[in-house]
Amino acid sequence: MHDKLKEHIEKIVPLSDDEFAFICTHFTTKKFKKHQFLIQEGEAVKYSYFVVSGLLKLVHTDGTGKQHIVSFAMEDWWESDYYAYYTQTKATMSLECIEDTEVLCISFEDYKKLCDGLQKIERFFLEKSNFGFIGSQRRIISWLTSNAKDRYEQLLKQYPSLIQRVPKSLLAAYLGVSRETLSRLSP
Amino acid sequence: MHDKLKEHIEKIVPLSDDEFAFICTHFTTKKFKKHQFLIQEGEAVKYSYFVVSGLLKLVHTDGTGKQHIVSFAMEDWWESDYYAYYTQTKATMSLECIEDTEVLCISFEDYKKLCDGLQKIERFFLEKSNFGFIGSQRRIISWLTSNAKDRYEQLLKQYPSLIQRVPKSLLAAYLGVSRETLSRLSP
DNA sequence: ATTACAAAGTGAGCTATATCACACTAAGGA
DNA sequence: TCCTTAGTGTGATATAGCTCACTTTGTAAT
Repeated sequence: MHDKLKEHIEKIVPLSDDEFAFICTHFTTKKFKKHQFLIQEGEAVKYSYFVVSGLLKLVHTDGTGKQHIVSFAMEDWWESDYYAYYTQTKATMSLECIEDTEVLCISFEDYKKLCDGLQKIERFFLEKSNFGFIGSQRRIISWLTSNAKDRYEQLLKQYPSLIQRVPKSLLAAYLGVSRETLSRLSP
Repeated sequence: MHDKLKEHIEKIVPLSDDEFAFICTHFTTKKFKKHQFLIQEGEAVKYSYFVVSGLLKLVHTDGTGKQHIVSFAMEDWWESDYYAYYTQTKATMSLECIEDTEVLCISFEDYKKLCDGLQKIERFFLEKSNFGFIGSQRRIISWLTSNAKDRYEQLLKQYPSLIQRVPKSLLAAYLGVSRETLSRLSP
């Protein structure tokens, strides 16, 4: 199970066996069933999660109770309510399983210890964060420049597997469109 | 001029005089007039910029020639076309002065050398990147949950100084609303 | 088989926002 | 001083997308 993590990190920084063993001591393994919550709005955010298998949705619920999908997280993705995680405050988003999911968990304490203990991993996290930021910026540009149909097509092109795995109503909640409108876009 | 940078970094990591001197060797100073370009779409992105004074806009131009503001950058902000910078490819956005602006410039080469030579600064960049990511995610949530008027009010609340400094047509291009619609929202 | 529920499609009417056209004001340059 | 231009406001009309209500389909459980 940790093998996936090793492979994932080594795409960015090479690791000796000792280094990887050290990294592993900071993570714990958990399994969740579809519909279970890893993070609930209003509660403390203990962990950042590395998805080994399965699929998650990061959800923000607005004043009227409507759910908006801030992000999906599939295999090899890192996910959490990062504001709450880094500042150790209460979650403003929930993280919920769309499929049965296996994750590796790292607490904020362990994250800091890990960065202090192994510079390479800090480099790794920096690179992840940089490209995470770029990804979000891309999504903003997609919003600024495109209508619902084009954004839908961009999403399908970027993550073709997603449409097999999640109902369209969730894609709509990610795209910021009503499910009815999305349903009318397809042709 | 570098003092601003020192103050800025020390909000996150403390620095000895030697360390700061080392950091400074990686930056160069530049001044630009209103309307000048720091980055032009289609050209190479040499630098990441730290804004000492002034105001910039990061702009993406769509297929129809319409300009969309991906981000503003004011004092103490870092800005660049980061995808092009990190991957050393051509810019897909331009960076242009809204006011006369002084910046500190760091090339990608120097950025890497600096991170290799001083672990502290890598920690600093990691923290900046993390919160940059969180900021973008916030903007996405704002899009998903709010209409034009609410997004405008959120923007004014978050950056009250902005409305004094930039024409409303630019705020509209940032919010993803037509300037006419923005003009009708105010009361 | 039968029921129950989640997902998807569709029609009708409504609303927020876009677009186009024009008018007004303020500021800077000739 | 006059002229030009950037910024802003506003009316009229068009449209993308929303909402509500209903139907259809697929799928899992009894």
